[in-house]
Amino acid sequence: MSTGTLRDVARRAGVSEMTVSRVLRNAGYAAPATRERVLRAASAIGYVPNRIAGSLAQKRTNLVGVLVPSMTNQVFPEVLSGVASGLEGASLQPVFGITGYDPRVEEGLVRDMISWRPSGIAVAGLRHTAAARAMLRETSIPVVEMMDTDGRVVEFAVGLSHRRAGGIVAEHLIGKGYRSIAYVAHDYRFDFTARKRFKGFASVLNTSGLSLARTVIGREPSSPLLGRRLTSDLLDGSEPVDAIYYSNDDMAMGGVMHCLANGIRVPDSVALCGYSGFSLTYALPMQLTTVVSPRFEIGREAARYIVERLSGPRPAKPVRRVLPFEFVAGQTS
Amino acid sequence: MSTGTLRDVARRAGVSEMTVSRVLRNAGYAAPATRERVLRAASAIGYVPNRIAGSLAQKRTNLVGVLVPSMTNQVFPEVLSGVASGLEGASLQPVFGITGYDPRVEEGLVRDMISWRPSGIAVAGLRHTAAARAMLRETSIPVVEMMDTDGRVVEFAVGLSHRRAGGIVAEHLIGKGYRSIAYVAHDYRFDFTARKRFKGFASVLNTSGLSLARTVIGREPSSPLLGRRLTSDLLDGSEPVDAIYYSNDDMAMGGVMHCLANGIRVPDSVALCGYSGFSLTYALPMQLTTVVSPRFEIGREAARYIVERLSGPRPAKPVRRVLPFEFVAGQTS
DNA sequence: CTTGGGTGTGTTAACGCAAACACACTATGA
DNA sequence: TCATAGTGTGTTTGCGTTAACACACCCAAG
Repeated sequence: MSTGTLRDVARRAGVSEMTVSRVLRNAGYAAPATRERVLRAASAIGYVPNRIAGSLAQKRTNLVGVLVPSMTNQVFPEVLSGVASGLEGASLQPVFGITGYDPRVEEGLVRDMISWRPSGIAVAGLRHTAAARAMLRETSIPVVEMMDTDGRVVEFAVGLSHRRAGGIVAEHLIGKGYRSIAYVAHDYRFDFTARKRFKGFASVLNTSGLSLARTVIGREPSSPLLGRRLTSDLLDGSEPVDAIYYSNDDMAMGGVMHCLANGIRVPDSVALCGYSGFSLTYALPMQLTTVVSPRFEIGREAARYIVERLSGPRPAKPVRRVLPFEFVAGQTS
Repeated sequence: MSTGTLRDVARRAGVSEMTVSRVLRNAGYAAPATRERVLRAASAIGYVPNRIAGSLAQKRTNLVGVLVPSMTNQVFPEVLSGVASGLEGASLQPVFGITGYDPRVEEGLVRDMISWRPSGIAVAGLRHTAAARAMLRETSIPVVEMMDTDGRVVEFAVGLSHRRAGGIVAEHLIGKGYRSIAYVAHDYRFDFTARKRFKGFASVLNTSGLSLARTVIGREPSSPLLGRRLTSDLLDGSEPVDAIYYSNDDMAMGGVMHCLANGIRVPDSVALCGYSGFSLTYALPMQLTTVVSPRFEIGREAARYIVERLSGPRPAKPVRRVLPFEFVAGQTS
């Protein structure tokens, strides 16, 4: 049964549709007796309001569109948790889309989202197709770009400086005296934040007159298994290496596992550094040196911005909210 | 600017709204010249159709509601990936909600979802409030319950038998000769699937005349760190234990880390078994004995069922689709 | 009494779109 | 030449709800 309408409830309660609407929304006046009859009638037929009609009439929805590249990369579910948390109490409902790191898919999803006239849009990353960017720019609803702050912003960006997050690890390794440093990455062709961390890392190295001893880049998405394999390849090579920077913690974890499995002393024999601060890194036999990204906070701040911005105009200039990250000097370096 | 309407495009192209509607939807006839003018006008003003109005007129939406308890538990993002994948090509858009393992929150979200008149609803778990169950039963749209198949089903359940998944591990451990077996769990008050695995596990033990040597249950959500702490507590105790069954892989991973860190020989000193088959378990120094749950497939099959069911009526009797799981006898037992 | 503001309820119109129907025009074959 | 089937376009109506307005009633203050 395709749930009844206001009209059905109205007839049953012997009042007009408007009265039912008012009672159910707690808007305007209603005599106690009437209210009672309406509520009884509504629950009798299991009435559930039709928000489509409601939204059309009100010219607004309680939806917030959220686009992320992937769900299997642990980072984004945590961002989504943050979004959900930030939206709580604002009676806004997140609608998620997965772009698969493909800007054209993203463009389609942006259009889809906008076609629902949501109360806000949050999208991961600063890279978009020209068309997607245009839609985001032209719409009047709040638009947030999450994760990254190094680049061109449409309206509001919340995230961290990946360039800086990469740089700080390089500084740490150099300071500790490591000189033969390698970089191990997953296929980051579309993972622009990983790329920026690498750039920041390499740039600090260069500034110090160093260059990467080796770079190993896989052809798969990041995973501990890939990290382990590539680490094995790297350390088996002739080139001696005393420290490895990984594209993220999934990869670094694989490195840790390789070393544990093969009795390679960390950090004496080789130092390992990652990025993210996944919960597992705290349970390792030796805590991983990593940069803890504020993923939950990014989502929450994105949501909060949207909620606040609903009662005001778009800022004249794009705004960047750079959240701090935490560098954890662990026992692997 | 709140995007224009069909009327704006129609005026600009000098045709009626219906003609614009037809051209943009590729429905019905349109002269090439007219089509051209309409498309030009539409893109000139950056027209994006209003799906709220469209859905109201068509009495259907392209939304599919998906409710999961959590996003930080790695399992559910993978299920969502599966849903997204299964929905691909059907031009259906998932809308996600997070219940936080709270049946009352779930009830609210079910109502919210239904108020959008989605094309389908997929919800994790078989436990619902009476009201939520009633709504799911009364609606005419396809309803899928994911993850679990041991219990009362509304329309269609896809998942695995957690009872069986627990049982098989017990059989394995008994077969290997372990006799002093402990159970280590997170706070599973609302994690019914973990509970069912435990029941299946314990029941097989009982059948074999064994009982659990010890049971340690934490008061937090599952995490490797909790697993490590509880393992440490357990093994420090006086009671000798030669095998541990964990409530899931997050917890088991913590156990592995504790043993690695403290030079405890696995499985000679103690065997460890988990549940899930997270990617990291394949990168460990010794592969974890675990049950690999078909999480992606569960999501995908849920989506596929919804897509198929759209062109037919609800089955007369509830249907259970029990997916196979894979028991991986690793190197930790 | 009157007047006026609070209270309770109904009527009308609009939200933006698409289904259904209507109609005009064109080419085709009998 | 005329019916006929296709092609192209417009008009009307309705989807289920809410905003805006209208109105009737009641009680209290003047």
